[in-house]
Amino acid sequence: MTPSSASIAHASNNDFYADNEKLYVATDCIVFGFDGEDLKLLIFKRRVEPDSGIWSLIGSFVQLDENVDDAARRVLKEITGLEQIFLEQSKTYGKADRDPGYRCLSVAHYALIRLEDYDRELVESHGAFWYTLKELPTLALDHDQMVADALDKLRRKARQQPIGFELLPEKFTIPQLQKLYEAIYQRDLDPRNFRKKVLSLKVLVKLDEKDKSGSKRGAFLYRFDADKYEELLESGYNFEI
Amino acid sequence: MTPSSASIAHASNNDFYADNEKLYVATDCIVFGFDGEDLKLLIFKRRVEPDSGIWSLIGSFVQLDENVDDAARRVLKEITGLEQIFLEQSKTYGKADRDPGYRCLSVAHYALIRLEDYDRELVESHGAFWYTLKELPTLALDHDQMVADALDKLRRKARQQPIGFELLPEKFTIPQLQKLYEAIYQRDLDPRNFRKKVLSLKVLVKLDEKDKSGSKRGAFLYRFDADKYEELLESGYNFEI
DNA sequence: GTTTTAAGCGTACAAAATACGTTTTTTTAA
DNA sequence: TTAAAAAAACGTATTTTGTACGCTTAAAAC
Repeated sequence: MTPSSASIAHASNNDFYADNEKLYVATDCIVFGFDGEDLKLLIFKRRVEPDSGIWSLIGSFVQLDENVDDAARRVLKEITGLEQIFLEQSKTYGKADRDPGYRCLSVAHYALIRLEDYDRELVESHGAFWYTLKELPTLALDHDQMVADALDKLRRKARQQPIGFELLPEKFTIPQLQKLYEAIYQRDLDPRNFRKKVLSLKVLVKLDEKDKSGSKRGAFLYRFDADKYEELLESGYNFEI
Repeated sequence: MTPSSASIAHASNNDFYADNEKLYVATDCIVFGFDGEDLKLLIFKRRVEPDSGIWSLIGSFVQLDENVDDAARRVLKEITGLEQIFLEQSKTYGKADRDPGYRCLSVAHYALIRLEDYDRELVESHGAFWYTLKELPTLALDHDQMVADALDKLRRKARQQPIGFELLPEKFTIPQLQKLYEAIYQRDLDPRNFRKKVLSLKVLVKLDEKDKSGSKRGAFLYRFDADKYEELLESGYNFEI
């Protein structure tokens, strides 16, 4: 074992792993979607032995030459076919006994995707399915905890950044946006106050079209103005919703 | 390589590391202190080759049979002599090239300690020193980024949880507490409004003693009531400061 | 005893969150 | 054809919270 320049980062550099031991690093993804009513999670059921039939999050080992966040993106692309989606590190799970098979640590990430965008065939071919939070079965290992933690992160994030648009189609109505925030926060919101609040952020562009799927009268469609958002963000604007 | 029950957690289980390759896992600690005026950070300067003279955060490799957070606690005890201090995971740094020597990923943690509590001899013997944020030298690897991220976490955390008490002595005055929050938020606060706000949280117990070090008149000492805090927390109280 | 300084208390104003009434548009059914 | 129903869209009142700032008080220093 040759000490490199990197070893200065550590108080003691005599605790390298023995050559016959290994510590694995994986990443697991908590993938959120929204169907207009409920928040959904993408999980998969293993179809071959061992552990056939057990539900778990999608994930993979991190390759030796791969950035950890790239590993998460790779998994997402592999299962959903999607690239360039919202992905953020959630938390690292590092209990020595978290995986009964061998020492493996997992860097969890959460992702937000549009339910109409993903590759249905690809998802099915991996044995993956969308579940609402309420119907979610018990997951393998510490994955239930990962989901709980990611939900908490999502809620905090949604409160301070207009993140909801990542889960909706390009065009959406204000009542649809409200339903999403109600699903995230798990509580009802007043439609009049929600509209007032969200329009006051000045990042929505009203379109000339209406969506009639939700009501008799129909509601105007809006789109999120990313440029306007960046602009306001730089001027120290507060985006609490 | 024997696939264990754990491999169900992953979409593909054919990407184990080759037997001659290794991915190391370390933890680095961002240790905050408060001297009454400024936030301080504990960093250490390597005194032996290679890389003698380079400043970095304190850290260590994670042992194979050790929980990641226990590794962070071990480091803290090793350098400061302290146990049972506030420690929270910050973020994991996993870029493949973050350490030029070998593939090493670091799970950063931040800690809050009372400056009068730590073991001075032990700290010195490890070549560690307290630096104010403004005077902080450039650190090794991605440690500057770790500090910036941890500071951001600390600020957010302090806003929603009465965390400041971890950095102050058991007994403290309200002006002292204000100085701390001014150091954390990097902005001046109005003493009258700060007092009003902090007393409205109902988690401070006024003592019969005064501290005269800060002013001629002296200020009453308070202590944090952890039981009261837990109680109010459970009843859904909001602790924004 | 007068001055100085920060602690401590109080009040006025502004901004944000919340509650809730009213009108409008369109579909469905009488 | 008209009335009822339902949700969208707009508006206003009230409450809560945040911010600005004046005044008094206690104790040391001169």
